[in-house]
Amino acid sequence: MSEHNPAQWFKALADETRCRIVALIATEGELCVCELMCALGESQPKISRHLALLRSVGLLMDHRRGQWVYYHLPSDLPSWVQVLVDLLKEAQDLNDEHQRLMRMGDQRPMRQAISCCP
Amino acid sequence: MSEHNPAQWFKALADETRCRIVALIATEGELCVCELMCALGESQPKISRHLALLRSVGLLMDHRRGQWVYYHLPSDLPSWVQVLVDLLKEAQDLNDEHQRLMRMGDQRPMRQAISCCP
DNA sequence: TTTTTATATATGCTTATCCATATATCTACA
DNA sequence: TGTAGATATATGGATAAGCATATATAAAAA
Repeated sequence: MSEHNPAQWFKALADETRCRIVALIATEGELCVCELMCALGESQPKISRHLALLRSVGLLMDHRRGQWVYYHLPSDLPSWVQVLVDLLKEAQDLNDEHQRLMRMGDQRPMRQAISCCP
Repeated sequence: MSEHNPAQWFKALADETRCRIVALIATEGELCVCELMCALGESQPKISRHLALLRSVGLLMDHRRGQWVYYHLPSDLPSWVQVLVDLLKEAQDLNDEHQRLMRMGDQRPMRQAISCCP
């Protein structure tokens, strides 16, 4: 977890599924597990395992909202890791993933209506 | 070898030894195997094997000069991979490696005197 | 309210595969 | 020949995936 040299970060991204997850979350802001399952077309345990790994190295954070657990990028990543993620976001092809996300339509869990005015 | 998505490149760099090799070559321009062995303090087969992997994915090129084989970065890397290498060059700590390189002194194979003026 | 059921996600366990390293050997060049 | 480097083989350790199951929340039923 600590002692993070470049190789450790590369290792975390040295997997097609994890690249797709991180790039997709980087573009979408946050996604829950079922959205990721659908967007990537992968099994629930598979997604969950990769999420756990990304969380364990500090590349993702999670928070529960109702029955759903949402994942997002930490805002305080080391700057060069942030650049790395931006680079990945550009280079990773996410056409299929975005299409499947859109096709989910109203199957996507509602975002909490945030009351910004008291 | 072909079909290079981001994960493939990350995989090539998902190893401490390979990160050190690529970062060092990126800063030095080119290095031969014995210089790398000395700078990294690793065995010859170990260095050679990692070089072969990096060569096989297209992250390094080699050319022989006399009895020595020199490795360098291709000039035509995909632009985002070039950025990736630059990023690694910044993030990878190479203090020890550079010190050991300097301590090699005259044990380093001579660079061919390049006659630039006919 | 308590109990049941469904849904969302995480994780223990197993298997198969990959990967890094070491030793030994082989090839190329001077 | 000696030196530089590559590669074959064996081995231990990591890693990915699947299946089954556990946990947590929510909804429905009693």
